[in-house]
Amino acid sequence: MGLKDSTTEEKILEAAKNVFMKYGLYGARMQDIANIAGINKALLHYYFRSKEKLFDSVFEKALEKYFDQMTVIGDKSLPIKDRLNVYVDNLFDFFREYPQMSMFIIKEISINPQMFHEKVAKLKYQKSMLIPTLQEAMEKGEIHSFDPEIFMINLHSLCAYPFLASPLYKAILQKNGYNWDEDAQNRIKESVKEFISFKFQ
Amino acid sequence: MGLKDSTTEEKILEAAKNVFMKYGLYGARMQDIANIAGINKALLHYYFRSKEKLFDSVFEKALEKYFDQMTVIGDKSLPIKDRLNVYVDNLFDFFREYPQMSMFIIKEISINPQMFHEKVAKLKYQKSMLIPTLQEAMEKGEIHSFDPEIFMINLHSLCAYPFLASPLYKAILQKNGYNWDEDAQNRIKESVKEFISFKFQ
DNA sequence: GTCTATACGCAGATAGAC
DNA sequence: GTCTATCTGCGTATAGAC
Repeated sequence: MGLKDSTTEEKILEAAKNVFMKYGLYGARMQDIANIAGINKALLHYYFRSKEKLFDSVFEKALEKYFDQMTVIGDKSLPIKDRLNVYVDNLFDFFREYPQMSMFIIKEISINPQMFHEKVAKLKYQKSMLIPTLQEAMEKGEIHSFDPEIFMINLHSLCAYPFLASPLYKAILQKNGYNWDEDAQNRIKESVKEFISFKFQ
Repeated sequence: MGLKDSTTEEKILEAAKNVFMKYGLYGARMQDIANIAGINKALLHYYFRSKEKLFDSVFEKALEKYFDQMTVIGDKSLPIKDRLNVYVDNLFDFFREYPQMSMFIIKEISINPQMFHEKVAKLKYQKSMLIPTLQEAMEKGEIHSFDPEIFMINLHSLCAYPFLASPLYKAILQKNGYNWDEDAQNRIKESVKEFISFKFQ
């Protein structure tokens, strides 16, 4: 991971990301983060003051990336189907780095919706125009008509869940002679694109 | 929920299920569980000895239900496509009661695979024959050929994720004039069955 | 900036009365 | 079986030397 050439702050953020992704906010231990970062526990507080603030830093950085890769949806120079395929590519790249991100967002909203909306508001946040974009294309008769909310839910399910469940699939796939590697992820990605084609046919 | 007519043990298990489902093992507080069950904290320990053991009781009960609803896959009196549709019905019923169950299984496997396999071994566990069943049907030419592992992952994604993300969808759907109610869940279920039809066409 | 040693509080667990 | 009061330990957070 090239941790050796990073600054202490970067090392901490990288270690914290991995520990939080594996154990969640409450399950994560500051001691583990310090060990993995190769520094002392007290230094975590020197840099980030508290566990919550450290989590927030990881979370906000991820949230920013998450919204960044979403902007392609609004790019009107491409046909809607192409935009969706690029969006899926982006989502897969994102989840490779932050496999548990959806759960963090979900928990955050579930436990403290106010806080979450404040964090989102801080970003140069461009609202995902997926649903209105689909509706518009349907009205123009460019695509076959279907329920855009359900489609959005299906699409997110297909992209997010395999990464959430990766510890499980690592085990299952290995028993069947496969690995949870980039190749497996790409085969899943192709199946998602196949699903998009099916809905757009 | 009819908590009033239940025994103390049932009240505890019901409360514990909800709190664990919302906050996870580490995020859950024994005090919260006691409050919701309408009893004292000490009584939790009287009945279940420790937090971990209480969690295990909830978890094992759920695991049993989870495997129960899976047996239909092996029921050779039905065509494979019908079996899958019943399986999806069962899965949706299960996730309505235990929306976060997949994450518990996943975390358990991720953190302590040994323990998980022991728990499964205790059940009158019938291995999901989904993949071999599909392979057999393909070899016989009953269904069109596709990758059964990827299909299984897609199917689980489509069923499990909407419940994991339900706090999120509650918020999103409400903004668009819908609710996260049984009707919404049924529309998602229909879309999953549509996906099955698509793969089996 | 980084460390060791230590304080502090919270949540799980226990003792013991009723 | 159920309660109140109390203990204990762990994990976050701080003080202070270097």
